[in-house]
Amino acid sequence: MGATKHEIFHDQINEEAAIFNALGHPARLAIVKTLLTYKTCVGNYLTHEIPLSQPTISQHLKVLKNVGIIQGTIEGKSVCYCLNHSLIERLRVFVGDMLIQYDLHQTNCNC
Amino acid sequence: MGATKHEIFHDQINEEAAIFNALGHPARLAIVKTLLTYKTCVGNYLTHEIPLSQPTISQHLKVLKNVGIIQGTIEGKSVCYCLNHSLIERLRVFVGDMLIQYDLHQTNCNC
DNA sequence: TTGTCATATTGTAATATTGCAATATTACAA
DNA sequence: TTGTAATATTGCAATATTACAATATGACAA
Repeated sequence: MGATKHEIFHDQINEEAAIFNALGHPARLAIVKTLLTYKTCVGNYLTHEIPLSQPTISQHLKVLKNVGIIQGTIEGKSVCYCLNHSLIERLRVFVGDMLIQYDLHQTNCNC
Repeated sequence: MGATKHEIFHDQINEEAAIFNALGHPARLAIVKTLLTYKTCVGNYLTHEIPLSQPTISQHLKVLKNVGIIQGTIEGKSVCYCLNHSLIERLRVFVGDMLIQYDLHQTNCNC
């Protein structure tokens, strides 16, 4: 006990949950929103934009990278981050399917 | 240190992160998917469908309820759960906005 | 080289999460 | 009433997460 029992769930649901989980921290969501606004962004900008220490920001960037939401390119002394196209596409499809499925039974929900 | 510093973020981003966070566990995502498939669902069904103990399922249902993703209606000895319309709508808007903003700068990303 | 800037890593303390056994609680049926 | 079924709550152990100081690494500039 204590840790999530990933082994009892399908790989797909574990992966989807990991994506939502990565977006489920305000600092990481702030990073994603910054990348949505500015398209690309160097790590140091985030360190000055978000009032958390540099190691903490670095750690959050790692989480986002690990699930594939962002990618980083080394540019001299800096790392330039941007959103990962295929991951965004996957989120689009997942939420899209979810909403279609939801709409299908909106006529007679009795809760 | 140790706990998330919610106070340094806007309420909105904290709330959105809380929603993603609630979806960020395979058991909770499985519950949401079950509700998408069957529209409504009694708690006991989930307890037999997902191989986790009854208290654990109950706790996950509480997390989903707290952020407003699901709602439960008492029906005799059971509780009938369904997805919360306004929350789903909020997720639709958020992801929609996100994707629109993302599409706007897809022509010249150089990462 | 040496210094400095941007980033990553490591170690660690504080806190949160996950999961379950045991135990309520509540509603109904016999 | 008594029993039982469905759910919630409590307490606790195991584990994960968050944040940061200290330190390492790598790139560039003087």
